[in-house]
Amino acid sequence: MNKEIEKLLFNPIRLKTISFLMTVETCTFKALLDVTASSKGNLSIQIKKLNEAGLVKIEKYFQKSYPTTDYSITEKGKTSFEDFFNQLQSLKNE
Amino acid sequence: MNKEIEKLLFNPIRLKTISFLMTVETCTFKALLDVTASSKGNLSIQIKKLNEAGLVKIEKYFQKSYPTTDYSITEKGKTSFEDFFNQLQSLKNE
DNA sequence: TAAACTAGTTTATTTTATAAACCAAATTAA
DNA sequence: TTAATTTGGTTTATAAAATAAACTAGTTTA
Repeated sequence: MNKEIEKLLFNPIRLKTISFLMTVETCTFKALLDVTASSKGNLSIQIKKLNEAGLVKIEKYFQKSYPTTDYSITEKGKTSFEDFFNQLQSLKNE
Repeated sequence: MNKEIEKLLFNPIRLKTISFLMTVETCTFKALLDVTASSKGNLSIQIKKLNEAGLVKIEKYFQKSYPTTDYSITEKGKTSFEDFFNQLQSLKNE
């Protein structure tokens, strides 16, 4: 895992987001708001960073003329999360 | 564990510092520099924050007229580290 | 006695996190 | 039917944090 991604996941909101996305197919913005206990603005930015790094997929579409967004984790997101946790684990058992 | 301490440990340099201090009685600034791969200025500030939060003890004394500093973890530091890890663990297994 | 090393601290700057304000469409309520 | 509320966000302004660079001070080595 590269340093950029480690740094990215070393943030509660982003880690909780990725962690939650590991457990679901897709989810709504609202679900992530609940999970992270973040403000909307902050969450929006943190999701965008995860998306720009290729860890999270954002799909916008219209559900009977109403705009909806689905958030999901990418393959890169999955392996990054696993790697991050393994690295943390090594800090625990020295 | 309170939110302040969780936030404090959600930083690579500080977590690595605490993690390393769990494994030794005391250590030098140099040792922490190596462990964290940080710059001196940054490390100095991060240690100070850990100290102000009561997780790390800083002892300055003279070793034959030469000023020396010993860094060590406090009881609060130990439990905070354990608690932090347990909380992280719960993110992994949902 | 000048250069280099150890052991840091202080300061200035960049980056990041956060909250607040804003926007637009849809729904509900009067 | 129009005003208030809710959903689902984004943008922007500000506060906090991270970082590097510069500085300090004493020691050892050449």
